[in-house]
Amino acid sequence: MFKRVLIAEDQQSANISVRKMVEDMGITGAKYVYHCDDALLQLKNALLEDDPFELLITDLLFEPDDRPQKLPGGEALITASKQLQPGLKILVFSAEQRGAVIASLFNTSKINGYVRKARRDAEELQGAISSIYKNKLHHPSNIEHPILKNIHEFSPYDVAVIRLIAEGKSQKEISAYLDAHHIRPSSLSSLEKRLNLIRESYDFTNNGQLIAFCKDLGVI
Amino acid sequence: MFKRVLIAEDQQSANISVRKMVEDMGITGAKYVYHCDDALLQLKNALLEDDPFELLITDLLFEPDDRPQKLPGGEALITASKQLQPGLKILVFSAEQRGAVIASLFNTSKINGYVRKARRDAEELQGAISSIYKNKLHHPSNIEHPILKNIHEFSPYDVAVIRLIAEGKSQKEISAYLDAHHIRPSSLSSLEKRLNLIRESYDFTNNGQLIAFCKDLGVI
DNA sequence: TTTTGTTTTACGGTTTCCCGTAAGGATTGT
DNA sequence: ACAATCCTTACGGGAAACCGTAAAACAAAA
Repeated sequence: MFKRVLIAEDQQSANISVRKMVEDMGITGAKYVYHCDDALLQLKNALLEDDPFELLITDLLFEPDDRPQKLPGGEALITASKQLQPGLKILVFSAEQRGAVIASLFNTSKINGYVRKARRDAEELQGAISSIYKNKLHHPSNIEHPILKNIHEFSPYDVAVIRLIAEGKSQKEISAYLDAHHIRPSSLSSLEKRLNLIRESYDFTNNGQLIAFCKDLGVI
Repeated sequence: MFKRVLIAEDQQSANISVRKMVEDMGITGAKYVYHCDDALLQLKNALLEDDPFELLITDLLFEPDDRPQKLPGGEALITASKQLQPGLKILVFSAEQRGAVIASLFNTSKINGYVRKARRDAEELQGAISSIYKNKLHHPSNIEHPILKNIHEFSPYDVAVIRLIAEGKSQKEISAYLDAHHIRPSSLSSLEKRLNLIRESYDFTNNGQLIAFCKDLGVI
């Protein structure tokens, strides 16, 4: 089992629980911090002392307090940690439940496991730690994988367009924006066609519905 | 100090922390449950055995699982508990941070304390229990007023309309829907006027922006 | 280079949405 | 009852979004 585990969690009560779960698994070399910057510092120090951490358990959302932080949240911490110590295993423990966000953690940030703060989270956390120790990924049990079972994948282009709509831009304005930023295609016609394609694949009738859907999924 | 405390919290890790905090205060007669209905049952049984609970610590949001519940959430549990046992002290432990919601808990539901799940929540929870034991109210330290210091309050009518837009209904369809459900005003013109008013007060240019805003705020 | 196929753009017609004006109804105060 | 005011509705012009079709631009292969 892991010997060196680092816990980054700003919420004190959650921090305590995670600690307890880890201890109950017989892991004694666990450290815990309440700030992202402290977490990265601990990782660095452990590397320097040639006794690196094997697993990082971290939250995603860290609330700002009187101590200004360089790392704004869990995702930044994960990126920085991976850069510092590529072999580090990462387990995310968060209340986030939007499929797109979680999927991106696995695909882009290359995390090893995700446990959502929910009913059986304590048990699941221990299971996840065991799985990751065996080099397996731990996907959240309850979460649907909406982005995977959907027909349409949102490209960066789509996301940009949808975001602009959600900001109140008209399609004509969006067309001009795309043109100005040399994003192709930029014509109003292409824009309409693209939106129509997205709407069609989801049976949406207006873009209000599209915005609501993307907000729920965490696409924007 | 309290002798009989009941903990209602569906999130296992949070439930464990609260239990630990309570135990650390020397309270041995604490029980814990994961469902609202179980909480009410425990309160009833304790009353029948003439050994009633003195304090209820409860979450607000309970996620549905395979056990169907009569009480949909913490607020319903609080109401039912107060009706069953008016003298029961109630401490809410939740992630909710909207000032209006918390204020309503104190004013309407007559709770004795509120601790928000945040950085120093474990310490604060113990402090709150002490305060309540001394018949004092415990208000949350961070009175966070969210973005909702705006001019416009969303009426149930507004919410219904916005929800229908987010479902992809056209304004004509919404007008027909309102008419069919005897919600007044129902005319297309009134609908347009109402939406225009909302948009104006927030400087929105289209209803996609409105949907995004409401999704962020949790209005829909 | 020519051919072939795909992507992007241009444009016209239709629907929906936006926004003003004015007329009808209801409510309140005198 | 009357007037004043507010709320609701009806209607019409204009803007934006929607949805075809066809032309133009581009890319890849022969």
